[in-house]
Amino acid sequence: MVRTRFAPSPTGYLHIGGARTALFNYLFTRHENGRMILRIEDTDLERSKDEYTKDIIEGLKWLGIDWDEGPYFQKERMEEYRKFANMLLEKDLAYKCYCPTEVLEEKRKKALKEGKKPSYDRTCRDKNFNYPERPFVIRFKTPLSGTVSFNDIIRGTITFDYEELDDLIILRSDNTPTYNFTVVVDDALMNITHVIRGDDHINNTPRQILIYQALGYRIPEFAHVPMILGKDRTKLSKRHGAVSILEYRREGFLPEALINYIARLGWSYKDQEIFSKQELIEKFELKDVGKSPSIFDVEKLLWVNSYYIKTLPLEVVSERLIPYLLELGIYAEPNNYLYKAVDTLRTRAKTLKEMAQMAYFYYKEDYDFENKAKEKFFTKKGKEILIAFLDGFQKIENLDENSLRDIFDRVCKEFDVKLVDAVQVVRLAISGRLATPGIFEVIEIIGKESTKRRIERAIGEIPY
RNA sequence: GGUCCCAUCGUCUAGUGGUCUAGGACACCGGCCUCUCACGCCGGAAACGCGAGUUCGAAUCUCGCUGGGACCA
Repeated sequence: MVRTRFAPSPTGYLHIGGARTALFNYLFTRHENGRMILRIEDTDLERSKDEYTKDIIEGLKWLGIDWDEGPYFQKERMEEYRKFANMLLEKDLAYKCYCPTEVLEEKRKKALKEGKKPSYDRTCRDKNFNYPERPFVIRFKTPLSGTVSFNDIIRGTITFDYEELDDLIILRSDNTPTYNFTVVVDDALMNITHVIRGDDHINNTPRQILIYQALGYRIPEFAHVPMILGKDRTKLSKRHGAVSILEYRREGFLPEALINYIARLGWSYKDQEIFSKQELIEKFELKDVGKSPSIFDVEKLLWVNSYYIKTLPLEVVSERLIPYLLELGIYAEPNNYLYKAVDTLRTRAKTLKEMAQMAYFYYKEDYDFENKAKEKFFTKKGKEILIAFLDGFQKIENLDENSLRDIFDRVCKEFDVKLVDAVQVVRLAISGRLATPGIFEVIEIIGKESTKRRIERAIGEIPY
């Protein structure tokens, strides 16, 4: 049975990179009918915050990445780690080190000065020191020579020299375990079969393998997925894209779009660009994940997002728009009016936030008229056109395209202007803008009375 | 600095020795459609980092170089 885990540390928000790691874990697990565990690695008490834990969990839920066990919190498992550290001590696979920090620091500086590696010189190894009164750390006994190799599902064989590794600390002097140790204890105890994580952990893997062996547990499969880099080609940080995934929700992105985009970042299936979640589960395989880092490109995300806005069922898109309308002070109901409005907007908006702004005039009549447009169209002649249009408009019964077109034709003839000019004046009057859905559909949607009021208001605001 | 990883259009990628005059997508440019803005459709420009080697033949295999990244300190 395949068992995977997503194990973020709550020292930051769930960003694009973390979300993708979670997604790959999820897709792989569902594809294999396995179980996925969520584990919060909150042993760094200083930097871990509940706020981040909440953000991570909410982000995953929003994306629809669900897990089968957990969340487990490492903070609650401290005794476990201590137990295993002491076990290694007893088996002589680890030892107590009493070297004072100052001394270590000095040695490190000296080594660096001489151009040597600043690794621990193993002073306390094999000495069996035991001073009950003095502070100590527990160090792991790394083999002095030889190599470790592991077969990474994505990258193939990776080999390290033991000589490059020093005797890492597994339990600090304050009795807290270190990262590389807790990860292995948990992955071992939780029966994780596949460790799928960012490739910033490749360098940790050889140490961890050693610990698995010392603990006597089976070594899992590893798959290190390449990083997602910012536009400057460095690790995603707060400067560029490392904002919470929930920020994308705020900006009006759909979870379907994020999932689709993130999946295709570093993974591909022939020439296909659009995948439903179900399709991803069917087609996703770790071996098809690329090895090179990829750069996050908002433009393409926007395109994917606009695709889903255009193709998801109208009712779904409409309902998802409601919160964004609320942000603008619009209380919209999921009714026919909304659906019709959204239907005219969905080919024009790339995000829901943008769509809400575009939809403002459908719900409110207090919009401002765009300044430049006012100058150009709300002239003396513009006013006359509006008056003439309104005159014709009052007389018609049906708001169908033909009737409206007739009015425009007459107005155009009367004032010797092109259709586009007459339309733009009216468009500006009834929406406040020069770019809107087709004017015939807009009028039909907002209705006769509202159209009338809007035009009257515009006429009133033209000072000629 | 050491270790490890990576390398096809600006970006995401297809490609696993001949079918590559290197395909698709985003973005970009031009055109069509058109009441504006979009959508859509058609077309265009745009890449195998460099150098050796293996081979009849290399984007594809090997080595070196260069470049980028991550981790450790």
